[in-house]
Amino acid sequence: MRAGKLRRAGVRAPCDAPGRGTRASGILARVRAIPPGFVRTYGDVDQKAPRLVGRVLATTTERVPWHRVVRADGSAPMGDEQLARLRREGVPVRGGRVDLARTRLPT
DNA sequence: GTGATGACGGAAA
DNA sequence: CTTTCCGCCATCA
Repeated sequence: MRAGKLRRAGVRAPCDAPGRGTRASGILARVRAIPPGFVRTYGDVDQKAPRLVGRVLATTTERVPWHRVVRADGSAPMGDEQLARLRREGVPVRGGRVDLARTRLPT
């Protein structure tokens, strides 16, 4: 969003196909491992490529709790929709930000 | 092969 | 507090 200038079309699944020893498969696995009521940041899922996490979640067809992945500051990329889901699981949300101090999972 | 993007992070101003 | 810039990986034109 910061450097969002011209946008090209495209962006497809990086490699959501399992069996391919890539970060994508690991990312999906970690996201699936997030228990209800807790969240993780993109940086926690993959410290080396937080942007890749977003891409995978955006393009994957796998059923993963993507709503449990928020930004490092607790804000939700998907906005209200995502916050609503989190709240439903009992995640404390304040002013559009998730309370990472209590819901962030250890790395 | 180069260059640019993105459901981001962190440091700097 | 906000805004700007650079870097990370994988993919697309």
